[in-house]
Amino acid sequence: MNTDPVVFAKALADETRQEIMKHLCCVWLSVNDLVDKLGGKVNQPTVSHHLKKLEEADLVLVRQEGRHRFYTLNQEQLTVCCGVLVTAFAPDYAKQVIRPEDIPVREA
Amino acid sequence: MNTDPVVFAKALADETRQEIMKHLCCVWLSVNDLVDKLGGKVNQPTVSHHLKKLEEADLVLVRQEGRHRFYTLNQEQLTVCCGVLVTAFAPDYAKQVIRPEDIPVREA
DNA sequence: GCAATGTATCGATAAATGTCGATGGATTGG
DNA sequence: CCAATCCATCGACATTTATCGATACATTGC
Repeated sequence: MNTDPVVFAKALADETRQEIMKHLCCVWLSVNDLVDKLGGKVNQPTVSHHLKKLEEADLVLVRQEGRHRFYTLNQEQLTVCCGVLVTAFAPDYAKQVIRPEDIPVREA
Repeated sequence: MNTDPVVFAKALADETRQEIMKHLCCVWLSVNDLVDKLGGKVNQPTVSHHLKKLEEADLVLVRQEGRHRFYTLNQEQLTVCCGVLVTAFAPDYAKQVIRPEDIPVREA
């Protein structure tokens, strides 16, 4: 589980890749499903390229099934990496973000 | 205040820029101070270039003072952007992270 | 087996980006 | 004023990266 902020940020630093992430949020999709969802914006080798980048950053989970290869977004990894970012670069806010049990009950 | 996840991620997607952010965390530094802190890794025009990128992403606060220009990291912006990321890409975890609008304003 | 399908990889290309030296504008100290 | 200082910008260059078509490698259905 790589949580290096540079690796994390580089994985997110592309519009097409973020679109792919959006489509992979909460569902498993095959590569061709993704190509279809992107509606001709890019084609299959490009999608595979982006999926590889996301996989290297542990931002997707992969499941092979026959000749299909299904991907889904790794929400936990993304959350952890954001926590690392805030801890590293926003120490004044970190306590309030990464400690759910410390969130005070809000008055009405 | 730009919180576009692509702009945010691109601003973070460079090792030198993250080093600069580290040095600007909780302290105001002039450009030449930063160049010194980076110990010859890069020189002044490059630092200015990175600061511009960070400024465009609202990740630094700027204060002009005579011929000096001081920068510091905008921790709140970084925290908000991380919140946007988690909300967009980790909805299953977002509830457990404090919402950006609930972040208390810091006392001076 | 064999054709078809799904996907990764390769090589090429173009676009984006990081870096530098040189320069110019603005401000200050003497 | 004038030289020095601080810093942004410019032009050039190198590196990285996104994209594509072609292809290769599995797997499956027939």
